[in-house]
Amino acid sequence: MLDDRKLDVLRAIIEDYVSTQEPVGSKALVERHRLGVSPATVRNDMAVLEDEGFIAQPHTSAGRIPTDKGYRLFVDRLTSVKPLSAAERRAISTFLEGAVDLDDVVQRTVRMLAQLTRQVAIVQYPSLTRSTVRHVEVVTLAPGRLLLVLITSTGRVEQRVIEVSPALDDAVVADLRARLNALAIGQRLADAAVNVESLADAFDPADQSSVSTIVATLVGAFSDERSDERILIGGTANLARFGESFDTSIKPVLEALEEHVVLLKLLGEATSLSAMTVRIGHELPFEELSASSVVATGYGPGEEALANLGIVGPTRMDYPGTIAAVRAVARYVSQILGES
Amino acid sequence: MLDDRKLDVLRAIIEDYVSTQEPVGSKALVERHRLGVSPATVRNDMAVLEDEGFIAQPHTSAGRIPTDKGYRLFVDRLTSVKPLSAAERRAISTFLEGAVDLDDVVQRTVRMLAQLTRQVAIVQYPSLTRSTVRHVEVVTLAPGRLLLVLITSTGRVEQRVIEVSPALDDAVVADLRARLNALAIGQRLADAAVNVESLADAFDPADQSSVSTIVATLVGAFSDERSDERILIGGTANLARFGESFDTSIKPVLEALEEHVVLLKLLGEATSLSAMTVRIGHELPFEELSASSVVATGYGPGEEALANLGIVGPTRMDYPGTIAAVRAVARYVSQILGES
DNA sequence: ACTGGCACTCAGCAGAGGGGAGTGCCAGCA
DNA sequence: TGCTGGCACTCCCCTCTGCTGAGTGCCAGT
Repeated sequence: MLDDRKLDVLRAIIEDYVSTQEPVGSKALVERHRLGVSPATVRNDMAVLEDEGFIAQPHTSAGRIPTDKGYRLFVDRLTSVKPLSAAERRAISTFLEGAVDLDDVVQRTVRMLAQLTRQVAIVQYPSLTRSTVRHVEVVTLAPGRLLLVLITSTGRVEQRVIEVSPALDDAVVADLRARLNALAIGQRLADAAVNVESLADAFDPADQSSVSTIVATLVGAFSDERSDERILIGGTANLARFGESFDTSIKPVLEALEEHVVLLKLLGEATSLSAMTVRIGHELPFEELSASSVVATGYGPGEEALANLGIVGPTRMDYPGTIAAVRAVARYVSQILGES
Repeated sequence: MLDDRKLDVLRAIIEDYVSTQEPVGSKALVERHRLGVSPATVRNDMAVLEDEGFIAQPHTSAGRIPTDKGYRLFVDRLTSVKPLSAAERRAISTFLEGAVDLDDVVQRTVRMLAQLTRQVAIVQYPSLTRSTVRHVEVVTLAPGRLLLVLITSTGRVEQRVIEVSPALDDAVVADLRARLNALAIGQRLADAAVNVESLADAFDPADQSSVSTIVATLVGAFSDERSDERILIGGTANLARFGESFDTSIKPVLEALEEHVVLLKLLGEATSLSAMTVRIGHELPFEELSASSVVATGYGPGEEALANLGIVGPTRMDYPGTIAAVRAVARYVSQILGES
């Protein structure tokens, strides 16, 4: 039913439409792509493709544009990811390596992604809940005033300042610190929270209330959901190239970008590291974004994805190039995170 | 030259134009505002206002729209800041008080500001260089691997993980920590950097190279300019209400929002706490933003402004309301920062 | 199975015309 | 002197019209 040439025609239509943003007609097609057949033949193929729902006509006497279904076929079967140039790879790697801390890594990543894809980039901070404890620190700032610092395997640092009364002796604090670290280091945050929970029992009754305040705060930091939602966005200016119609294509995206909850849903569940999520138009869980697509993937230093990153763009985008860029950036970030 | 009635006319024109976005004519003016005179009289006044450059005609037979100069006069002389409603004040205060750390304060602030003004909100993180040192912590994570934590008076926390060789003894680290805090606490960061610089000399020669690595890193953190540039943006979706023309009004703003350097310049130098900066259209240092205005002010817990916050919107905006909102938010944030 | 030819459709553009909002000016009136 | 009503004029904007040209579907021919 769909022979090779029809697929070629579909590919050609998508490529032309992506670059020109205009409906493409049979004549223009044969001129720009060496299909080896006449416009009339292409027209017949187009009629079939339209019947099957891969392309559509905006109005009777216009060229064709791809439908979501057409893009889907294109992404799944017609396209092989085109590798980045050596210069691009080098640029990514040197730029990301300059980062000094986790914040900086994420910031640079989002910047890089936006620049490479020329789309709106979204990077989720490495999930707290899925990473492990590297170190816990308890420090007395002033009598009764303590600083808790939690460092995770991804380099993320959470800190809390708390007041306890009665104040704790330095020796008690040192003891607490040692016990906390013994119980928590190397554990996943959720597990660490459980391990640590009843720690106060081991202390002198006089200190127990203070200690349990500290432990409770720490458990709170271990299981802080707020931080799982942290997200960074970049390249909003690329919306300018989104297309003509402001209300139907740009406004909904701007609104989605404001709602981090929506964005998290767009990025999707952290998938395995190698998997690439491409969701096109109506495949997205938001009706208003039916003119947009999302390309996302997981990243993380280990075997498993800790968080997601990706881009949002118009359905009419350069999928092969975008997919390649997103994948490359994800790989480099994962690598950087592994090193630190 | 400009009697009271002419000023009334100007005010009426601005109010109508801000709410309708359309050039306002003499007849509509007398209908909507009880000026007590006839359209013909208003026309005469308008002619004068136009001669003086406060209003302009888009084309011969259209109503008038305010010029930048007109808005300027309006802001300087014709308007008294209208206070927020009690409900609004309460909303701000309770929402901001829920914040758990500095990041959270800034995030909530930007959100609040965007919501109240319905414009794009910009909040600069409290300047590192202008705040003082609250605490410095040095912790051994593993032999030769140290964590430095710097806490500032604004609650900001900077941390660095560094490797030194040879590894330092716990006693040496404790000594170093004590000396660092003695020299740095309460100092402005820049001063602290100077105080601390030659600290390595006091240590055993064998440890000096490691100690000076640590000190150097800390001095780096003290004078990290990168962090002075940190900025948070919110309410981009409000751009949707900016106006008709995408290219001339929205695109330049989106581009400016990408460039944090530009934003810092827009917010301007931190002014005294009470001063309000309003820059209208061409008064802004960027030609492309001639259709936008910025309303900004400083904020900070003490007497002096530590950083700025504000909004960007179309020149055609509700200045009294916006100014009131920006001022109120700045006050509340300052207060919250003072408490923590 | 492909091609050239042909009639048909229809978005988009340009030009014409009318309506209407708004102006400037002038003469008259308090 | 300052305000007002009236009037002629300007010119944007909307609508209508007709045209053009790209693109299509179909058919007969190879």
